[in-house]
Amino acid sequence: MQTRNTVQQRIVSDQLRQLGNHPTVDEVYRAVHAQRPSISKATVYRILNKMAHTGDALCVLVAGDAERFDHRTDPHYHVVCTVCGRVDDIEVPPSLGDLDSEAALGAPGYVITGHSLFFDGVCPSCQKAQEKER
Amino acid sequence: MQTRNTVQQRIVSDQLRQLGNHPTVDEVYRAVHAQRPSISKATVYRILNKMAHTGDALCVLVAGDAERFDHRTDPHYHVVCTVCGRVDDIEVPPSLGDLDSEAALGAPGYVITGHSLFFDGVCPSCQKAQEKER
DNA sequence: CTGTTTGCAAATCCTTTGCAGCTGG
DNA sequence: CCAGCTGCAAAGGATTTGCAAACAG
Repeated sequence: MQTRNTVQQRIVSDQLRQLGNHPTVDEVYRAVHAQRPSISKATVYRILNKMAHTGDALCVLVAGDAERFDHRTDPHYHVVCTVCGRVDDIEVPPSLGDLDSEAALGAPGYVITGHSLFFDGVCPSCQKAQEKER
Repeated sequence: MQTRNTVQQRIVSDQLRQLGNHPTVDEVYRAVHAQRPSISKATVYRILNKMAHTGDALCVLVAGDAERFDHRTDPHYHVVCTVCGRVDDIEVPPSLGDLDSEAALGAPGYVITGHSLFFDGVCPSCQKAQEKER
């Protein structure tokens, strides 16, 4: 199946990059819709899924929350603020380079192809908010 | 709020343990329902969520799949078979002890409270199936 | 032209909720 | 007794899909 270069795909891809901070599908949809109201949400879903499939985007799953997408495709991890739900990037600490072969030792018979790692935490602004409460 | 010891809770908890391998809510429900048809799915959800909340079970999220629950509550990670979707345990390699403080270095301002780590891979039986295809 | 893609709306799927009746302690 | 639980059915939300029309190449 060969792929076509449609306006919709360009707009979704652009908005995903411009939004930057791991937007939900809905956030991407709203941005896309603002720029071109005729684009439907189903199309945004289709395009984002396709991008995730072809490796042009990453799909980020957060507990109790909708799917988010990430325009960065280079290796990095994520922190999820357990208070407000925002997601930020974490640079890969050099010592974590070889998780996969570590894992292979603990999972007999499996061929390990990759991994995903999320940290839970509290982001700076939520920390401030918590301090004020006391 | 104090908690009660109901038949439903015992059955759900037992079945979760007996099913063992990270069942989806629906799988737990079917097992529970087989043993006692009057128990509703809403109740299974409520009990599993409560157990996850109190730390008596873990909630495992897998991309493109429903919620799964884990009766093991001691530290360990998971491998997800990208072909059939099954989830297995991985013992924690000793070298991964201090991910959280590693992460803190890469996420300025955040307070890191924990993490979740999934490996992608192909399970033994799916490997065999793939070999046959060639 | 021809096979992809899109828009729309309906359909699915998973999960949560409101409420009245039940029940453990 | 009475607050916490349960069943039921309905609501809610996110994501997918069927289909005909639009469109890229």
